[in-house]
Amino acid sequence: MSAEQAEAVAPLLKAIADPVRLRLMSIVLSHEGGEACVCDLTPAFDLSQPTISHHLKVLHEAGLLDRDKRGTWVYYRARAESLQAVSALFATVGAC
Amino acid sequence: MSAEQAEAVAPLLKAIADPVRLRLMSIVLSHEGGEACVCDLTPAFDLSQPTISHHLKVLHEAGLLDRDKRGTWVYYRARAESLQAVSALFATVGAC
DNA sequence: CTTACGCATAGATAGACATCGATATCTCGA
DNA sequence: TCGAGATATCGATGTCTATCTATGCGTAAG
Repeated sequence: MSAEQAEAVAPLLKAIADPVRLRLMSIVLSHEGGEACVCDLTPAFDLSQPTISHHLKVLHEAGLLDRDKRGTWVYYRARAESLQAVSALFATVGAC
Repeated sequence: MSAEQAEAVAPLLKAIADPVRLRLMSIVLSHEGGEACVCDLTPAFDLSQPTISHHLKVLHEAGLLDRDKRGTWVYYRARAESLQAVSALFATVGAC
């Protein structure tokens, strides 16, 4: 793996290398329609709404979640390409 | 994914969510015999030897690398179980 | 025994991060 | 237009992290 590849993938891993963000991704992925609004996510945690919003921003900026504001609510959806980029890493290890 | 699962996997991801540690894992995995000593790893980076030693310690404590001191040299080897635990995450997403 | 080498640890510093409360923004309904 | 609810942003604070230099510790060679 080249240094450039490592620099490119590390931010993706860093974004999900957090229990809260890992569960956020999990909830969004398993949610009906593959998307969830913040109001679906916040109650799942013992954290303040700004904190959840912050974590969602991190995931969004890493390219792992897409945002879609519809009326009052903001919906988040997993971005498949980014997830594949990460999983491709481990595929080469032969673990899959 | 449960909160407990997330808390368990996040440290593994955190350990490899760094360009240097990602490349360290990569070099160890692709090295002859599946293992490499610190003297093989340090020259690949523009970092001091203590810094590399620190990153190796992080990977070791996360359970991703095994240590084996043989004489003057210390050899590191990837621990397959830990890598599988991580890759199993992405397998459920269907990306593999 | 002493020197050189490979690696780890210790201590310091600068930057990044998680979290919170307060507040701003936007949208809908009355 | 006004108020309420949903979400984001801001500013502050405590904690963690990456990196360095200096040093310690074990092992091999002379």
